[in-house]
Amino acid sequence: MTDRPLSTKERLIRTAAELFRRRGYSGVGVAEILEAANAPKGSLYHHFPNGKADLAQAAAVWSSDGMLRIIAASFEPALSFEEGCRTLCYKLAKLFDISGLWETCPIAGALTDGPENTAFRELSRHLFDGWIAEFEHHAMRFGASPEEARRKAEHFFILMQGGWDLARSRRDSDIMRRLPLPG
Amino acid sequence: MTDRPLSTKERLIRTAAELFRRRGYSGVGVAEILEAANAPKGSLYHHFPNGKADLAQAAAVWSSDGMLRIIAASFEPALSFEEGCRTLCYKLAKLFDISGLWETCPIAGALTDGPENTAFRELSRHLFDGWIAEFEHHAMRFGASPEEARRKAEHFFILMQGGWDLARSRRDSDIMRRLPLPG
DNA sequence: ACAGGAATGGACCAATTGGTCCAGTGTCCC
DNA sequence: GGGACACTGGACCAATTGGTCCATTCCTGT
Repeated sequence: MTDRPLSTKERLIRTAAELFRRRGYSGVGVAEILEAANAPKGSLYHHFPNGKADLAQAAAVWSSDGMLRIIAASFEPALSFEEGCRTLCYKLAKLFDISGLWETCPIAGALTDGPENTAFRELSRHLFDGWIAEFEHHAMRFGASPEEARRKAEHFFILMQGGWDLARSRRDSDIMRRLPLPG
Repeated sequence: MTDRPLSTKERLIRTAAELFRRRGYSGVGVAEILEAANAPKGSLYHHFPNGKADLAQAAAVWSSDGMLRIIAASFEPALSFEEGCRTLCYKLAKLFDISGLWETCPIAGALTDGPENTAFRELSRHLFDGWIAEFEHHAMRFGASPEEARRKAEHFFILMQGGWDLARSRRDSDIMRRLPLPG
């Protein structure tokens, strides 16, 4: 693990991502993020000219990248699409446990509430599509036809999102482990 | 349709439910609810001594009751569990269209963001369990064993929640209509 | 008719919201 | 050493936040 001190910008993004994921965009104030990241106000508006909104988007992108890495790490060693799904579910369940059973989808947290904002919605759609494309890629790697792969990818995405919701409501990470995967 | 004028309390609950559903608990201010419901501040704190938090819980309960009615209306005339699920999905898709493609799960909206509040989380769990119990009931009505019914009910609930998320992100109600129901 | 509680309207409040501005401080390259 | 510029610290701001309080009005049962 590289422990070299993170830049202020990096710290802002990470702490913002964590907080938004827990309590949503509108649920977290700029002041709270600043304090948790140990950063002064000036830095925020230096790195993110549009303030909170910019930061939330950066946080969502950062979270999505992390998620893509977890997806890859789950599917690459797998011997079938279903095995990859299962492994990913177990990883997510573990992260959910570590988080204290409160975190949901990081993108939903950072971008879903707040204003009915087109930019936010489009970014969330774009990032979600990135995950689905990754699922799709692995499904095809295991021999699925393009249509089949797309179907399977969207299906798994929906299960994952729904599972996250129910897991948080019940505070039970086993929901993720027992997700009703097809096949 | 009974069009007799609603009481102030009723108006507060309904407009709050609608707003929370769109932008989440923290995303909507008390002032905005008051204005939309055409109610003065004094009334809010008369009917809901704990203010916004009480109102959100009432709104969630009201929304959940509405949802239970839609569930019943979908499953009662159905000839199989799967047909009930399908009908419900179509009804939800239509409501989603009417809402302008922004609304999510009403309970998630009112209770999910905001403080990491035990009362909120427990109520959301309770209400979700009510929906699942209803699904379970209908699954058994069509001959499923108790375990099978529970499995099917939770499975469908997860698909529904996940579907809501993806439908909103894509602004596409067809996601709900094409939900990958088993069987 | 009238007592009394329910409901309303709205003035008022401290705290917090997201945001601006700028004088300083570092740090890098010439 | 000096110019340039990225970055920081924090004072300051108007607007909004959720909430309190109370005098008035409405509505009910007797």
